[in-house]
Amino acid sequence: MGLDDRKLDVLRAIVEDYVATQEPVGSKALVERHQLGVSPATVRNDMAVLEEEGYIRQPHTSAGRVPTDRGYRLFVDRLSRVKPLTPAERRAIERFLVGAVDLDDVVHRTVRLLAQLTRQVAVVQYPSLARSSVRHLELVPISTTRLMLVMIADTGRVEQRLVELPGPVSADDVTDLRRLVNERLGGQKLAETPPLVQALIDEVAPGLSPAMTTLATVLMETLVERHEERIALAGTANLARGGLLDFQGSLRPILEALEEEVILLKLIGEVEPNTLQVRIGDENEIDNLRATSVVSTGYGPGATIVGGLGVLGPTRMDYPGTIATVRAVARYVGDVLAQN
Amino acid sequence: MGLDDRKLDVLRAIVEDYVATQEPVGSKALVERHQLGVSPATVRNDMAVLEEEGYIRQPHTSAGRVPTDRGYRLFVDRLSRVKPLTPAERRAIERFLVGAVDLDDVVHRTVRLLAQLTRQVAVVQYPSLARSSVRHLELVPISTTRLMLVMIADTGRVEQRLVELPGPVSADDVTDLRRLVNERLGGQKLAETPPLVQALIDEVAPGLSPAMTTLATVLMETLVERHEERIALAGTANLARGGLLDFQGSLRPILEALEEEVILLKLIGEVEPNTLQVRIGDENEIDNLRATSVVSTGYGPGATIVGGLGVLGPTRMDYPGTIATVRAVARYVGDVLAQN
DNA sequence: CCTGGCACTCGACTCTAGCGAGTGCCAGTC
DNA sequence: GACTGGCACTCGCTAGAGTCGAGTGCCAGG
Repeated sequence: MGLDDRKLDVLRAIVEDYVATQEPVGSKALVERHQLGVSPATVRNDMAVLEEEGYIRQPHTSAGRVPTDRGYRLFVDRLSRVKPLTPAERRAIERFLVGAVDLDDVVHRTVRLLAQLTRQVAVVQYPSLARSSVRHLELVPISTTRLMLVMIADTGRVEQRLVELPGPVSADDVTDLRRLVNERLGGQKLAETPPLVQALIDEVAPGLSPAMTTLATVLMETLVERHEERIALAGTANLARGGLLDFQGSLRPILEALEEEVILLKLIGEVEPNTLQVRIGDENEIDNLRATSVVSTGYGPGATIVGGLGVLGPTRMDYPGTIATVRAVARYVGDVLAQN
Repeated sequence: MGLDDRKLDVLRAIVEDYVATQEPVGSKALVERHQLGVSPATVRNDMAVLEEEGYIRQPHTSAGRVPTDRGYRLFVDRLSRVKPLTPAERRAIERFLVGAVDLDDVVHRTVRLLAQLTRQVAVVQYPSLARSSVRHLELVPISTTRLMLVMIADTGRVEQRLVELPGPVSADDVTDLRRLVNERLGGQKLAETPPLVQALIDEVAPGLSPAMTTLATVLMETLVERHEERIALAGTANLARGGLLDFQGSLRPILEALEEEVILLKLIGEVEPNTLQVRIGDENEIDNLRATSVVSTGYGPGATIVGGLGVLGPTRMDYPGTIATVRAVARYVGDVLAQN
């Protein structure tokens, strides 16, 4: 596929113009707005080639060209020029966390900031429990047969669960349980706790064995299986921008997908270190999101990753700008987390 | 305004038909589908009166009639016949909480259930802290100068906050603080804690005074001022049902409003005992929601109310059905909470 | 007070024609 | 060989005219 430099320039110009105007772009308009140094006729020939190769297409026979998913892909991989953040954006990112008091607060502010800056739907995963360690486990007696189990992770996440004990326990019993549980699990990676939790049952004083057994079950559920991940979402109203042009008219499938935690996790949860992922249109595995693009990356203190964040928007989005913003926000959140 | 029984029947028929078909209803179709016992001409005369009184209107000169907000209001107040839940609905409501493990779980399941049954946007407020009492306050040392404050309310709500102390404290100090705080605040209504928190500062051992002062500040913020309320939302995808007919085309203002917690609270948070509120179209104070109706009510164990829940949809919604569902779900959630 | 009849309104739909942006192709030029 | 200007062609979009029909308001008669 012989795509010389000029053809790539043409593709880049098409993508940029289409993203900006939201209208199919023709050869004439193209030479007018960009310094391509050739005539419309030449551009037309290039366009014909680009179309043959599947990078652009014509909505109707007599209309301008529109990038295909494949075209966007090439653009993102090879053509987009890095777009530096505006000072205003930089300032916003630096200020958004002033006064954040806890993890919840940080996550909420982050997701709102992302939505606002990119003008798209923003998604932020809470620090994954799978990647956290236990900082402390607290057992609070609610009644003689009920405990509140509170788990505090090193990432700042806090999970609670009610534990319904099989029989009454005394305050001293609770102290014993608390001490044992913390001794064995404190500081451990959550992913590695299952065998330790099992072992706990054998180590406890015989009288407490039934209580510890249920406690162990709940621990397993809380730490490993259930709600393992949490997610914050913002900016859904941005989907309704752009008239009804994007998303061929109906937001419904997209809104539906966004209500499923599992789907959101798939979108932004599968992150690799130091990577920023862009999934364009059809590259998305979720059928309801074939008309959207997702830009996501991991974040965490220093070089480690504790969770993912990203944005979702129409395939015709400002990739360079969005990528820059997502990257900057992720880095900044990481810094903030590192300070804890 | 002489609205005799037949005119009211006509209004009721118009509302029912319009809600069902989503199309302006004419005199002929009306007499065909309902046993009104009179001719179309008569119905037309009645319609003219209803229109004069502002209960219905014509989208265009030569079209059928559509209820106005005022018409819906009259319908809801005086005309709607109670619609019993279907067995399937009843079953769904009874089963939705099987296996719910904690408050978070209950709230999430509730909001999803509501959205599914009513096919509308559902909103559930977590039990209001303002209406809760302190069950227990836990202080967990994170480092020598940092504590995690965990507040467990009698309604099951759990709030955490990080406390940055002005200087280091020992484990014993923390124990002292914990005991004192629980002694003074345990069992108290949150709304009544402010003076008690102030008093704490004077009661503590002089050496702990600075620590207690910051702790008190955080307590005040956590218990009374900040995040006082939390809210769960589901079913936004339902807004995109009904083509683009409802909401004159753009979901944007509505989605925007739904992202503001403050607004959601206004919608469902202002509840009075034993009342179910229906706010129709223009009756909503929020400008972005003038095209929607909100059905909301309070819920809580027994006769008390700890929070609100409700649904939001197009003004042309099935009021009797929605009202029945909202009421039933609220009652059921109350029962579940009462079991704790 | 209700009814059947009738003239009238006006949005929705169809059809046609003209416009124009945009294309593909080709012959000519550098 | 690559680029360009010219030209015929396509086809979606818009505007205008015409038709249809659901629905109305009004009126005279029962």
